[in-house]
Amino acid sequence: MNNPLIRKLQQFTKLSSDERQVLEQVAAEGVRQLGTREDIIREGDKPQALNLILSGWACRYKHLEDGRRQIIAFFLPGDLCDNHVFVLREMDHSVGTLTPVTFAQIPRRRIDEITLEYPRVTQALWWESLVNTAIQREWTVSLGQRDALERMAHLLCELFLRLRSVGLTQENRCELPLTQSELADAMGLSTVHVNRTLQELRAANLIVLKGRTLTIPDLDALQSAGQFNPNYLHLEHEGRHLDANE
Amino acid sequence: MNNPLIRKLQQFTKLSSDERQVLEQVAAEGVRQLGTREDIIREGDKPQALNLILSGWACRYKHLEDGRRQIIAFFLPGDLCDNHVFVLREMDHSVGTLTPVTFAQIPRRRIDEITLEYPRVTQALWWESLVNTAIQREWTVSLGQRDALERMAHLLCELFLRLRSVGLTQENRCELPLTQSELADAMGLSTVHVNRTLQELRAANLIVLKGRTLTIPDLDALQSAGQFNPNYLHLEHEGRHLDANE
DNA sequence: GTCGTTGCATAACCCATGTTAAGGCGATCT
DNA sequence: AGATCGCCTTAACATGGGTTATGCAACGAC
Repeated sequence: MNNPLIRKLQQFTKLSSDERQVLEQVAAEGVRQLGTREDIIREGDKPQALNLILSGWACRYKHLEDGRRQIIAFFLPGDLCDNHVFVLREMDHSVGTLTPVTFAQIPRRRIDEITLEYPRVTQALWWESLVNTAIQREWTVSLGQRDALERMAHLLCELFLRLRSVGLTQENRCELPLTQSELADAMGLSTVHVNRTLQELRAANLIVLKGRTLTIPDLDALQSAGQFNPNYLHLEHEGRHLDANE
Repeated sequence: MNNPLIRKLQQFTKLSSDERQVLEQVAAEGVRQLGTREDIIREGDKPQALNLILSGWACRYKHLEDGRRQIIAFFLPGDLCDNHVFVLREMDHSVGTLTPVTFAQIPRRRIDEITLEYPRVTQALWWESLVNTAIQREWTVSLGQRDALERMAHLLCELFLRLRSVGLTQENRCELPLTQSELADAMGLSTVHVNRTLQELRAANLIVLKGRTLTIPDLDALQSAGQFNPNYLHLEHEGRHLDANE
């Protein structure tokens, strides 16, 4: 079973094979691919479909008039970009890729069908979308109150746990295909300061970051450096976590 | 008609008298009152009901271990605190009052009934909750990219337009019952710097702030000082705005 | 190969914002 | 009337993080 959405939703509730099948099907239709740094959808567009990330990393972002950019959220495999956005007339932000990305465009009609026929799936999709808004709230806390080191540590913990919940970690390692300048845009810091901060985390042995691989030698230590409390991720089934290769 | 929720939802869609009536009814049951600086719901609680603010101001907030506090969102009359939170096991943040507040506790069962019987109301509640998450995203942009002056100007524009959409403005004036320290907790600034920033806005004739009354002599000017673009509020019916006394 | 490009690292300097501290003023209590 | 309290204001000083600039390594194009 390789569908990261199913894997993630099962953190919240058990799904029957019927339910899993409808999700598999949905993820197999309307599959698209994009390269690095392309837009999936742009500010001003009228959203007609729901996008499900199947592989690769993307982000929600917004530009200010003078060129400053804020990355508002990261999308990992299994993430849905904006459940039910079609209620709104037009996009108030853009979604772009950070790596090559495979995603499924799920038409509105399919969502409506699922809502009618599969209440438990509907509930699980609700959960996924509420968790995403909880993540957004936590970013508000980070940007408002945490200093650069805490902010960075916090983000890395979040990304690691989110990847783990879709089986994309190996022991204490995961991919981190972000440039320092993308990290900067997400954390409201300059690239120079992101660099300083990463050095500091390395010097404290809180992370090992080489190329695109992040290793977290002591997750508890990193969590406390970032004042990280995982409760906002609402991963209700704690316990054992499966690595990618299990 | 004094129900601010109905007033707000009608920005999005017309409601029939049946639909308005069910909302009136919902807002009349389970009404509670609290004074200033009391909690409506606390981090760790299991939410059993949806809270609808009828009058007064409240906020979502979170404390860090060392006492720092971030205000994550402001709630104004007509706002619902977390649509469908009951999908989640427990609250990951608290909601507290900033002024005396009247609110209605809407039990989960009532929501389910409405969802079944009134699709247009359901749609409108969807809209309200999507707008709230759009506001949260915009706060991420403010905290990440805007400097103190822009941030402040932006927030004041947002609050003014949100109040106007529920009829709580008079011409270019509205109430602003926040202390500078509450503003500071919301904007990720120190109280001293909030004070400096307000002085600067006053000196530029962008705002008049006396007591709890905010006057905005030139909304366009304030908007451009804050790089404020109202699109994220998704107020689809532009045009004429009714003041409180009309 | 070598030329551009992209990302990482580091240094010197600077400024927006934080910190600490003190005083003022209006509301409320006694 | 005096005392207390919450909130606003201002000043002096400190600092986290921004800016600008430069070098260097990896990589792809041709």
